[in-house]
Amino acid sequence: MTIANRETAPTAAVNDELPTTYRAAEIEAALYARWQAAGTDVARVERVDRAGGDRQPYTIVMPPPNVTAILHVGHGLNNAVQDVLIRWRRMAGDEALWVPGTDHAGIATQNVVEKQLAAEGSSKAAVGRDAFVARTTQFVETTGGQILDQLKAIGASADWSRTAYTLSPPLSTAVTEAFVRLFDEGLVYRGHRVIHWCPRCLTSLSDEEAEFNETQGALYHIRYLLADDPSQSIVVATTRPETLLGDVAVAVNPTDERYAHLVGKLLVLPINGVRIPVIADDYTDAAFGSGAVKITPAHDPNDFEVGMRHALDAPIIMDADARMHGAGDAIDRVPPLLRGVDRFEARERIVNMLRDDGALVKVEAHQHSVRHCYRCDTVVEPRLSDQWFVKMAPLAKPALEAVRTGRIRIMPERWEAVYINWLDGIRDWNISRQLWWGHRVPVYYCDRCNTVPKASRTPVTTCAECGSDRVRQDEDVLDTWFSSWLWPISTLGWPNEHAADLKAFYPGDVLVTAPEILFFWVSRMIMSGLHFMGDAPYHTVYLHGTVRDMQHRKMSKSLGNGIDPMDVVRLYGADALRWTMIAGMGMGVDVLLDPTDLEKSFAPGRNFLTKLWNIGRFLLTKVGTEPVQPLHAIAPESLTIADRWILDRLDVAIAESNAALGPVRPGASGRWTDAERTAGMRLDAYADTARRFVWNELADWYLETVKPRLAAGGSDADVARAVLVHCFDNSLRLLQPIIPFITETLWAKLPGLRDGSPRGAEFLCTSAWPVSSAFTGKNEITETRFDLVINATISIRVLRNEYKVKPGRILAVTLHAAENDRSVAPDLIETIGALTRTTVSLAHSVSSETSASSGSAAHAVLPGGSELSIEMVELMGEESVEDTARECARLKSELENTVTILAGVQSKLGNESFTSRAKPDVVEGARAQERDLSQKVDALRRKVEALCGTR
RNA sequence: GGGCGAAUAGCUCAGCUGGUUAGAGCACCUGUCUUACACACAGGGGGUCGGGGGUUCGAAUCCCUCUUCGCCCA
Repeated sequence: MTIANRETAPTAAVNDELPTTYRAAEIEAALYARWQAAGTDVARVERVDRAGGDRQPYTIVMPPPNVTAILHVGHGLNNAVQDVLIRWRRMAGDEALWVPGTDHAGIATQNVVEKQLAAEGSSKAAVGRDAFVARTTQFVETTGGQILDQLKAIGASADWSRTAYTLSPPLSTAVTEAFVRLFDEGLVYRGHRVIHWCPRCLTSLSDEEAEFNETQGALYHIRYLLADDPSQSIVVATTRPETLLGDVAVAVNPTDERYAHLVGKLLVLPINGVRIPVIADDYTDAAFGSGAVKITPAHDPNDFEVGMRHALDAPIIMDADARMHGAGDAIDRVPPLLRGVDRFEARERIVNMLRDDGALVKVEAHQHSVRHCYRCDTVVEPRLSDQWFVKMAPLAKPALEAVRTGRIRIMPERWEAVYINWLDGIRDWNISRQLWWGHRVPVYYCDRCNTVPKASRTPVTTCAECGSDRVRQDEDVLDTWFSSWLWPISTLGWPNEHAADLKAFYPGDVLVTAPEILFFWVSRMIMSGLHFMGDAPYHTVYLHGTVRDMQHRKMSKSLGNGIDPMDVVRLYGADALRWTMIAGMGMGVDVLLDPTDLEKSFAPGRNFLTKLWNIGRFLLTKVGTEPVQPLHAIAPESLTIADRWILDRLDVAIAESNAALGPVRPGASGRWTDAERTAGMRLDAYADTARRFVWNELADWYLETVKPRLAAGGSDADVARAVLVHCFDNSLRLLQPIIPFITETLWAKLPGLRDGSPRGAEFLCTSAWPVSSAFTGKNEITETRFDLVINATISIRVLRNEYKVKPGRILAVTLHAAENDRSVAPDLIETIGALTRTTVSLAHSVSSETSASSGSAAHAVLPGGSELSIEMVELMGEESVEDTARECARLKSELENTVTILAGVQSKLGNESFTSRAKPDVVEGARAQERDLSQKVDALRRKVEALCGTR
């Protein structure tokens, strides 16, 4: 009710224009459209120094979301970080390019369309390849790319004129080019081996796409009898008993004496009766389990290696959809009643059969990691097949060097170790997928002469060897990541090495992403950049945390614990979303948000925006719209102590923000130094500094001190207006990268400059980043004594609170200025009075000399040595014995505290080792502290004696 | 099983190469609609910096060890 009163209160006309709380929804979309119309986010080649311009390029490529994805908070965090960096550099004078786009998400998109077809009672097989691809293309064109509009809604200042898509013609050209080059270089090859197979998606997966999940399974111990002597046997242990149908051997360690006499003998497989040899191989760990391992080459990568070494067969005993073989070469190995049975059903049946036969020795509960498809979460089946691979070792070597030598830094630093560890043991990359949606492998086969398959940049219709037209293209498509790994170069025009964008903006600067795709994507981009362009695509990899709920669970659709960023935008605005995430994230630390309480989760952002908004309202109502003096036109001597203080704080805030954001790029050597490697990119620290200045310094102190000056009018009011506008202008500049909408809106309302000079560009977002030491009077200021105002004000407020003085009551306070404060005190007492609802008078002596004669009073000793006193009658209305006792106790406890601290400092200083070994400035600091504290102790002691009497 | 990391206020986190009385946001308590802001203001409570040992004049910070969590890889 009181709130309603406030909002309807007809205070000033300007309040109708500016409501008391910031209403983001009324501003954001229209403002974004104005930015777009003005092209504020479009990067221009001709301004880049590499193309003859005068700006350094600053390039970030956006991790492309799936074209069918919708925005979640993870995207929000990821893109907010990138946007802060891009907006910062754009203001700082770089030609900033943020390349947006989407990827075609082979498996995910194909799955969606397959489901559609299924719902229609059709299937991809029924419609055929061309129609299926056409339909998927249409699906993507009509419903895809929604996420890009959502990114606009959260303020992403990407260069949409350069929006890229992995399956577009230019980027497809890049994919073909990369494949053909690597093929010709022998770095792409056809391999026959056990890969990860998703029986639901019906495609192979790379190692990275087959994710480990801790799963509760069982370890089955099975007895295999010796063929010529059933009294002897070997027990093997397996988690996948159904694969025994494909066993071709049992391996034991060559040094294992338990089994030495059995090597070379034949065993009989239970169920299908196939005879398999006992072989000796180092792969077997004699200490693990029974020391004997069943070998199933077609269904286990390690077993495949063993099989190769011993020239064993590799029978595949399952169909592509993971049913036990109902057809094919190894059909004889699968008993008729198991044919066509799903693998998990088959497992149960086989275990029962083994139990009935007495072959099942025991079953143990066994927790182990099982690979699952990262797209559909189906348990992956290792399966022998022909696939295209990229030979990684030659590509990994320079990528490893790039990080080791400091060409690239990875933040947080600990991920460098993970990166190096992975690249050191890298395995070849399976890039073929048995899908239809994607870049088709550009390899052609001649069915007539069966010549060696050739990779080609253009479609091949006749065989180069025999001239036949019986040429067909490989059926498979390429892994989506095979197009993503080219993203930093393909989006800029590669393989056209003369492309203007490529020349101007490559290599880029920073890659911002989550650690999950360090291997999937980040490291591979580094490899492709180095291989195809001869240089790394960026100098900094910034890995941020994950957004989680209050139970630290990852937000996901299936758990229903997600937050829709669009809800947050509707409720509190894009800026509140951005501020909350940026201010709330440590380097590489997860961001925790409560999906059940958006108001609480986004309170930091919403509260700060409202605060900022109200500072703006104050400015408009109190400063008005009349132009102000530019700061450089103000004579330094007309600046008050408060003016000097706030201008100094502004400089500190700018310097700290720059330090938090850190070195933009490595120096001339192109390598990060050890010190630089971990410096900067502290977006939360930058947000914290900016907020502290705006809220705790500008609003809490300066704004309060300036109110009477503005009300008084005259030339001093003019100075105050100029300083205030200058500080707020710079605050908005400082904050723009994080909260672009509200800052742009407020900036547009700032009064102009009296000399008619422009404030900057048309928009804040293309204006200049603040510069430290911007005010001309700075050098003439040796010391600001604004601290006296702060300390005195706080002390008086504490006393008012402790004595429960009514807020409205005006008290008389006496300030006993110490030597240092004596010259400035007369100028400050009015301010102190205004801030504390007191009338402050100056005394010429320290209080203890007068207090005894003028009755009891409450006292405070300020850090600078000055003292305050308030008569008890003032505080209480009338003096009483209780009040005196109370003040006495208060002072005694403060004295006690101070004495303890002083004793600590003194004992430190009394320590010979400290004074001789510690750094001189540290010792000097301790001495100064001792002086201040003893001064305070003396003052407090005098007061206690005067008030409490000596004992 | 291998590698890496974390443990600081009720919660989420800062605290850089060791040197103040260990900070912030949110939450909490008290008071206040002081005409920019109750999404605010003023004041306040709350931490033996996971346990133990060591190095040092001095350790939240460096080393060892234990405990508990987390991540990556097999």
